[in-house]
Amino acid sequence: MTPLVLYDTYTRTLREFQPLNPPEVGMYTCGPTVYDYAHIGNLRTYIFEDILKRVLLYNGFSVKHVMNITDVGHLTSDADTGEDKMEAGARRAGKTAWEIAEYYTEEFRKDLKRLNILEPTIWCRATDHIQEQIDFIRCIEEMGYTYRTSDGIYFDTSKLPSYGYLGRLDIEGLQAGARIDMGEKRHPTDFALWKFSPKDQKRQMEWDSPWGVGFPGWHIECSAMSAKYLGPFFDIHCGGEDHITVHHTNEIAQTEACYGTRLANFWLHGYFLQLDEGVKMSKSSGKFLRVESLIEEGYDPLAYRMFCLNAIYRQKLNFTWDGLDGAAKSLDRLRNAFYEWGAPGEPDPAYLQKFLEVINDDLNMPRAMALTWDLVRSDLPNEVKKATLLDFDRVLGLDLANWQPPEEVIPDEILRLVELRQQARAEKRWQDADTLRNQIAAAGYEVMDTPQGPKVKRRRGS
RNA sequence: GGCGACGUGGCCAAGUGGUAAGGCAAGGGUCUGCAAAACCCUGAUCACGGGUUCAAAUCCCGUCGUCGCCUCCA
Repeated sequence: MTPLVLYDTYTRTLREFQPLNPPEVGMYTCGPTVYDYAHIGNLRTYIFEDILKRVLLYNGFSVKHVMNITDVGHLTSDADTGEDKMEAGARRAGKTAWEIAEYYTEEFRKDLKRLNILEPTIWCRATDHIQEQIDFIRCIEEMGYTYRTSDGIYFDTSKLPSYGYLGRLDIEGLQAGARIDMGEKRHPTDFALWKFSPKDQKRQMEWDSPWGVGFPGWHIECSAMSAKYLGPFFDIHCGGEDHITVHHTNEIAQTEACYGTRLANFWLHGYFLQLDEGVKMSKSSGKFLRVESLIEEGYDPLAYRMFCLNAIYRQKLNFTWDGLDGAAKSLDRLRNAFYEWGAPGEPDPAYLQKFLEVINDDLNMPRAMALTWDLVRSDLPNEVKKATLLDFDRVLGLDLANWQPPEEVIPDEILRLVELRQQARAEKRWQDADTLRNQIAAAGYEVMDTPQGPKVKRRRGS
């Protein structure tokens, strides 16, 4: 038995993972705010969560995976003021907020599919759970943690002694360094549970509530929906590292106020992807790389997944085109090798055991990849290698089993030149053969002589 | 201003007390009429300066640099 050890941000320690209700694992992953496309930095986190889920499955657990779609409630500026991102995105595109949400949700799902990320068991949209959120706020209110201002209902963080534990927040320090507009908030860390619609304008997304017409604050959906689908205390909650100090801290506060639990037994966070220029990749900056951008540059989206597998999730990762290129090439080699091995036999137990050890060591995928290359270069029979790597791929998620060498349509013109070259070679007219090779190359194709005869393929990058 | 992280060969990146995984690129080689593919081989003492230790990339202090969070953000 090899225990699964994961790094829990809440305790800041490596802990052995055991499901609360075996064999099922309840897992909640913070999903996208659908006012724009997802960028590859966002996607790194979803890849990390996918690896986590696959490792759980590999360990024999079943996973109930819930992902939210935030389609309301995120404000664009400081201190819970400003325009809602959804409404702003809608105005930009000349569509309704609802249409925007629908469109970007579909685009997001398309990206997940392209990266071979397993779909959640349950998708849940914030706007489909307004009543649950109202009920949750009422619960917090009844427990005495709220107060009202002219623009909304707020959570009084000073009433919760444990507030900020996840982020190890230095509350005093925050107050000293506070530079944000407090508005009517009583404490810098207080946050909105329900926001009233502006009196002078009609919002596209607004609902009635016991406190007045408005919309939910941007943390309450996760507490409300996770409780609905996974209960008030479940196994694992994940998200990006940026969520530690604010979003997840506030989620925990809400759930603690209402249920007295810290929401999840394990808190896992994926770290940021950074551009080599050191430029932060963020949606709000409006400029970023998406999966589509990679495809436009000629890369298979799974090359990006491969790139991410080369690093541990708990460390920043520097994105460079050279790095992606390397990943793409190594993926190509792996695919070809896997393909050439033919039919699978029985996997090698020693490699399987070693694999389990490295992935159960807090998802150490770089080591898993090193082991993979070790397997590829080993002198095990091909059918054993094939079966073993096939098993690894349950976690790696490179979809090796479904890959085939691309079938290329070679123009007759090129095929004729290849035929002429074969004749020249048969007659040992090497000069002519080389001339023909050059002609074919000039047309953008490459000839490879193999024991099975010449193979032609389009040259990469032309 | 407060809090925190990181700095490993050309690039990406593991390793966190016993003398540096892996991938890509590069160079050399085998094979090949040539070429490609494949395979084999080669390279870093771990930002810098001190300190602790029998022993440090790995612990401590300082310096420089990069980055993150504190404000929507994966």
